[in-house]
This record gives sequence, C-alpha cells and structure tokens, in this order.
Amino acid sequence: MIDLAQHNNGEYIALKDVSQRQNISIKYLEQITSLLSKFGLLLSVRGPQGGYKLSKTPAEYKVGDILRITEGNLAPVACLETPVNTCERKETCQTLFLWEGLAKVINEYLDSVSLEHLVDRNTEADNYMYMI
Amino acid sequence: MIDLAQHNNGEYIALKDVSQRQNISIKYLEQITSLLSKFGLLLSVRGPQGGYKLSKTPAEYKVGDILRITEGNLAPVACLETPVNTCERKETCQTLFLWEGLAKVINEYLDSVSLEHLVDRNTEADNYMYMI
DNA sequence: CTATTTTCTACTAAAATAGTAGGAAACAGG
DNA sequence: CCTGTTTCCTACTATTTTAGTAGAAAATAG
Repeated sequence: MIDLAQHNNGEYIALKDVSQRQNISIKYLEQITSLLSKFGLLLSVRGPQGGYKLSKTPAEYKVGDILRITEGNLAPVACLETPVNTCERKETCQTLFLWEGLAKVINEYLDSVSLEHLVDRNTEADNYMYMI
Repeated sequence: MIDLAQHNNGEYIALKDVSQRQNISIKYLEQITSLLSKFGLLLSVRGPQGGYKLSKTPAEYKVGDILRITEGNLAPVACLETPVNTCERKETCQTLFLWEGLAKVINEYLDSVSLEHLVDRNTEADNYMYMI
C-alpha cells in the first residue's frame, strides 16, 4: 500500500513493478492486493496497462483497516476473535477485561495512524495521544 | 497468579489445589510457575506442605512483567523480538516506526495493570490513561 | 490474435502454540 | 530411615498458524 501510494499517478500499477521495487514475489503480493481489492481499498483492472491503484487518498486509509483485512482481526486472545465471545469461561474469567483493554489499545493505536503517515513518516509514534 | 493471590495466606500453595480450582492440569501449571519461580516472581518449596506463593504483594506485580516471562516478549513483529533489531531492511523499512509505536502502546498498557487490579477488578480498562 | 495482468483454487514447509509424559530431587512427618 | 508429597527437569507431540509456492483460467489493450 505504501508503494502504491508513493507511485500513485492515477494509472493502474502492475504488481510486476511493485514486486521489483519491494523485492516481494508477485504471487505473494497477489494474495494481499486481491483481498484489499475485494474490500474496496484498491481498484483493479486486468490485462495490459492493468494493475491496482488506491481507491482513495492516502490520508483516508487507517492502517488498522488495512491490517484487519490483510492480517485478520487484531485480537490478542482467541475469545475476542469472533464478533461474539463464545468462550465458556467468559462469565467467570478474571482476565477478560485485561484482554479487552489491550485489544482496545491496539486497535485505537493502529486506527490513529494513516497510510499518509507511513508515506510521510511525519507522525512519530510518540505523537499518538490516547483518547478515552 | 490470580489464584495464588486470592488464596495467599502466607503458606505455600500446592499446584494440586490450584489445578482443582482452576481446572488446569498440574503439568501445565508447572511450566508456568517454575518459570515465574526462576525469575523470582514466585517462591517455591518442594515436598509435603510445599508449593508456591507470591514473593511480593499483588499490587507490586505488573501484568506486563508476568506476561513477558510466561508468554515471551510481547513484540508485534519478529524484528522487535530481540534486544537488537537485526533485520536487513531495518534502515529502509517504512513501517518500522509503526511497529515500534505499537510495541510501546502494548507494553505500556500491560505495565499499567497490576495483579491486584486483576484480583479486585477495580480497574476498568477505560481508566487507563496513556502517558507520554 | 497475442501478450499481459488479475483472479481463483490448491498445495506445502517451517514455526509457534498448547499442551502431555516420565522420572529425578527435595523434604516433612512418623 | 522410610514414605508420600511436591517441585524440578527433559523430552515429546498434535494442531494451528504463518508465509509463502504453483498452475491455470478469465479479462483486456493493442
């Protein structure tokens, strides 16, 4: 996504080019970009002059949204991976609130960083302010 | 650790008892408690009347310290798992600062919660204030 | 028609996770 | 000294996750 943002000139960008620049196999890039395309974060066109491009400006992408699609949900424990917690120990678990708090901190941090931040590197991690 | 804190009366507590109360095999508990004992977070005595007990008050335990021992370091990416980052792409990596920021947020959150908090459940995740 | 490029399905090797298993060492009580 | 209890230590294992590879079909520009 950073590569696509950096080389975004309105044209579609072939994975062949991203692969060469980033030294990542086309096959591996395919997995990631086709997922992001499926969820609307990338536009795609097949054939010659085809490829992928961003569907919105870098500033409009939350890193959290990208990672939740490509890496799956960002839950620190299995019971928080599904929308509904089905763990049988849920009611008596004395650590659940800890993991819920951790999940919240992780997601809020990643949602506070945008793709533009990654491109610009203008945002220091230290600038992140935790908001209640 | 929560079970040991809740049943802490100065005596050593056998894993047999913890196992029955928490429905976790003694063999699995052994792994965890012997590690914590090795790092000084628990005191242990073998033989009859032996077992484990906390080496300090629940309030003095950071959850982060317990988890770094039992779960390993809490790095979100492999390059941050060792004290020195040996990744060859380190110098040019445009996402490194993101992962460093995430690692910081994770560790600071877990270090802000104490074992006493887990026992009392008095601390809501929402009470956590991120400090720069 | 051809070359390019995404799309789709299936497969795989290595590592991490979450344990189990067996026995040796230490120690309290009789 | 003996016995039962309990930690300590080493080794093993099944499942899942991770990080990919592989092959071919569908779309499209020129």
